[in-house]
Amino acid sequence: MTDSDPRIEKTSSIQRAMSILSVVADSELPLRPAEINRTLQLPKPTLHRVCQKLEAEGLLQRSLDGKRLLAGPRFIKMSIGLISNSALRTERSTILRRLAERVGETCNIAVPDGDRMRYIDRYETEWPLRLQLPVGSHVPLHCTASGKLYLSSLTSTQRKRLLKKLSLIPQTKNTFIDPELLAAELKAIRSRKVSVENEEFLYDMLCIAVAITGPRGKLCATLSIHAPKQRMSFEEVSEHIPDLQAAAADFSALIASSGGA
Amino acid sequence: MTDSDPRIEKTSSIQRAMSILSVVADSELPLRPAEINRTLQLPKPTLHRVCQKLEAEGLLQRSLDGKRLLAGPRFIKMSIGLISNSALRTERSTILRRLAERVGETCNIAVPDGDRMRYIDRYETEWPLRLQLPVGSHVPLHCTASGKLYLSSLTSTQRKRLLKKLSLIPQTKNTFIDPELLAAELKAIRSRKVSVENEEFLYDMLCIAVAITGPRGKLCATLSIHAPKQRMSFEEVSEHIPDLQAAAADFSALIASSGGA
DNA sequence: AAAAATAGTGTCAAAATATAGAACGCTGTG
DNA sequence: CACAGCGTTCTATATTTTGACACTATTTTT
Repeated sequence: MTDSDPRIEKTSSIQRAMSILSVVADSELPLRPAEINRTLQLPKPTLHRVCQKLEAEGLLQRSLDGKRLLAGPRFIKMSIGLISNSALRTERSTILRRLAERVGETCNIAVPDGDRMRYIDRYETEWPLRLQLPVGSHVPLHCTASGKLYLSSLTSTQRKRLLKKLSLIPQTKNTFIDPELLAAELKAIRSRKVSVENEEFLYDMLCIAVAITGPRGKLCATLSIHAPKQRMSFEEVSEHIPDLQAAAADFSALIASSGGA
Repeated sequence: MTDSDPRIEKTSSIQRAMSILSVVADSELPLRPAEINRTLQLPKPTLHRVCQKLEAEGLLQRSLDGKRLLAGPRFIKMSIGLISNSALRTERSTILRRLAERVGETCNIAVPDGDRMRYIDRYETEWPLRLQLPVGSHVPLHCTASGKLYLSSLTSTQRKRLLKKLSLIPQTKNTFIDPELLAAELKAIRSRKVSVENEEFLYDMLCIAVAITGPRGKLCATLSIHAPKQRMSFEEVSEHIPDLQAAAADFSALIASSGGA
């Protein structure tokens, strides 16, 4: 949050709008206009005027009590689009490809998107038997390595509330459908920092996932290896955990260097 | 007085800046300014000026050849921050969506805004016949389930003062235009905790609403189901009251735990 | 390689919008 | 119940934004 721009403090409406959006994006909680202004120190009427404009544009929206502001649908849409397509993309693909080649199986990057995970990038192996999940598709949280990893990264309040809303639909015999067992699994994932999926989403499919972290060490994406059970045993997949973690660290560094710090 | 928002897209510099950012975020490849303008159709000097500003702000950056534009560090940073903090933001839409899916009809959240109610969020069903009330639009207090619920939640002094200002314009044959009948209706709503609207605002439209409460149990928003009479009878809608109340309780918990959502 | 088409830059005066001071009313809090 | 902080409204000022026009540079076509 070192926004010490020694540049000319030229007053531009775009600049003001952007600084407000930045503050909102950086906050974990919805903010009152006055709270936003704590760091910006704009004149009160100015602040409110700009916020109203942003709200009218769908970039911000009001919280339920009508008093706080949070990111609006358009802002969220832009962000997801950006993460999927951004300049990080080429470097990301390189890291991803190297990992996939070393491991010999399909590797994926996914981001949380509402109450599901969304695949934003993938490198596929040449094996004839592959996963049929195109980039852009969504998978549930409760029965995938990535989704469980995301759930395990939340605060306990957030997790409880989100879990309450999820329907734990059984996809296979191994799917966690008992909330308590799932909670225990998430706890284990949290302490182990590695998420494992053992035919919980699709039969014959194994998956392990680790976190790609952004500012403050928060999970902002997941990196995972998928493999059919016929080709790789559980132990064989597990041998690649260090590779996976190394690649995830590379991604985290990439994010930090391109603006995520 | 259905604030039908007849205003056309006003030219605002913020809006222009945002549409440029949207185009860049949606593109997989860096774009030339002229390519951005293909969809936006702005005057040339304007386009370049805004792009320069965005570049100076770190929201866009030039590609290596200096000719194309791509997302800048600050834009990326904002997006990553947003994804990392997305947990709360998505809970609200998740709860709303699940309710709407279970009920099978459009569900809305509205907040009191002066002498009207204002829709701040909605999840629409896929039915061809829908309510044409966009998010952000206003509806009167005296002839809508949400509005009556709000009125019923006020102290008698507040209510009297507000009612005096309202003109009880008849929208349909069922609209309460007699102050005494309305007062009785409000009393009934207060004791029942559920507000019902039976073609009082629009013909063929049914609606039920319950309260989302903030600190000290005060109403701070309403949650409602809207349905055309042709699709759902009064009894069928009423069957969903428990679902509605459960979801409203979730929202209230969300407010309590997160400072607003 | 030359010509034609398209893209980008600079200037400028008019228009419109943003600006921020002061004062006011509301709300929630102690 | 009074106080402090927040949000709102009003207004005069001036600053930024705007886009036509003309010109240069670059890319594409022939």
